[in-house]
Amino acid sequence: MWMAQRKISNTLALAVLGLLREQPMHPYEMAATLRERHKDSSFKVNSGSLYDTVEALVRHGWIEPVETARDGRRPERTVYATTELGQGEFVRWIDELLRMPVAEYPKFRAAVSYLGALGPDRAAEALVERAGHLAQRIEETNTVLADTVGSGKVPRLFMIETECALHAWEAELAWTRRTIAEIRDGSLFWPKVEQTEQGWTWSAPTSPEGTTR
Amino acid sequence: MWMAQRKISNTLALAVLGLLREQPMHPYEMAATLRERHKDSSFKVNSGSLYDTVEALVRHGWIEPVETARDGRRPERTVYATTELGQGEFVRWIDELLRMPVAEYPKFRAAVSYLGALGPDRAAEALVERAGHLAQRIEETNTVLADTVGSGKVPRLFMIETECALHAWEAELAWTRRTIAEIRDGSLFWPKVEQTEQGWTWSAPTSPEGTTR
DNA sequence: CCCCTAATAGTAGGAACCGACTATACGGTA
DNA sequence: TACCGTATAGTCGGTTCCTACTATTAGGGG
Repeated sequence: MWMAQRKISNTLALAVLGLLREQPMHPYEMAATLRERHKDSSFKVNSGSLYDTVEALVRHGWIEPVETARDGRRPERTVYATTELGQGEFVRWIDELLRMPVAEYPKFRAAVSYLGALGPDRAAEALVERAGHLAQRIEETNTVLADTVGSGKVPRLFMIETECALHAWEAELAWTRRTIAEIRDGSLFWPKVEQTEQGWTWSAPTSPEGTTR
Repeated sequence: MWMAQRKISNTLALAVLGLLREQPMHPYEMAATLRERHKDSSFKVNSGSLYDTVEALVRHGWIEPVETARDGRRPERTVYATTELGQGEFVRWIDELLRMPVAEYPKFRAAVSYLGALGPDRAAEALVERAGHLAQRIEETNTVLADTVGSGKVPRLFMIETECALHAWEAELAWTRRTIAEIRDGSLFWPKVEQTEQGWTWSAPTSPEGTTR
């Protein structure tokens, strides 16, 4: 009926193209390399998806098989390399992803949409737990950065997405903590919702700026 | 081969459960209501997915059809309502999503991973464009907040996820601007990668703290 | 030297997801 | 009044994605 509305959308393909810029590889090796370099926190590396993605890239002519070897009686490995076309698209794709922010739908924001459903106490409690996990993740990531970039093993530019993630998590942590505080001191007013014949109404805050002050 | 490893995962189901807490509805009305309330920036409202999701919720017994009406010769509408079970799961699900941060893979971070591939000038240029779009989106969102919560039409708690998103975008904008500055003043060193017989090497920065100072 | 686990490499089947499409009704307008 | 665009309500079919599974080999402890 029609075709290929907009290239390949899974960013795992971006990772594949990036790796094949360095040297030809077989898919399993790609997955292993991505994990080694901690790129698996930026790309969802899933063996099933990986093989599908590689096939899609071949269909589009962005990469091509260069060799199928077999080591003993292990499964046959197909080694792929990029094409000129693939390298061009790689750069164009990165450029486009950087330039245009696209709508994303993080699970956390979905849950925050219905924060009200938990009631103030349970909501605050849940956010406290999240804050703890976030703080821990931030600390772990700082450790990773320290013994890769920090110790000069890897140039900073090669781990720049980790700094980006760190910044995002720190912001989320800050928002979470601020919101906990606002729930606790009552400055985030928690309306009581009631159904009347006219529809839904909610109680208004008793004073203009929050209840307590 | 087996079943239901982990309840329903699409957060659109959360939105459905949230809406049905207020009153029974048919799917089309859910979509319309979500858009009216600006919840479509937290949930990906797609008619295809919506009907699939509703069916899945029925299969799990979280919601149930209560009526199938027909208005003239328009398509038949099936109206759904939540069940006790559904309401319980709704709250438990929100609680879980809030407590445990899960790995997400935003497209931007994937692209940032390969920022190096663009070269410093093009990378900076792309980030500048993104910063512009982000600033605009932030402004628009502020406008939306102003004439919903700001004018007292809607309690702040009901739009809290918008504040959350705003905070995240502001952080991303800040990181983007800082990174642009670092690229421009040379403090984000851009190594030149070369392939030798030993593998890959990259030029080290000429002075301990960045090249220029 | 044998067993067990981890690593190696990939396959297969189904669920989830999404975009395009269908079909009717309604309101304005030329 | 004939036409056109938009709102209503939902269906359909294919791609994408992912979970579980298969099969082999290397390595290490007992």
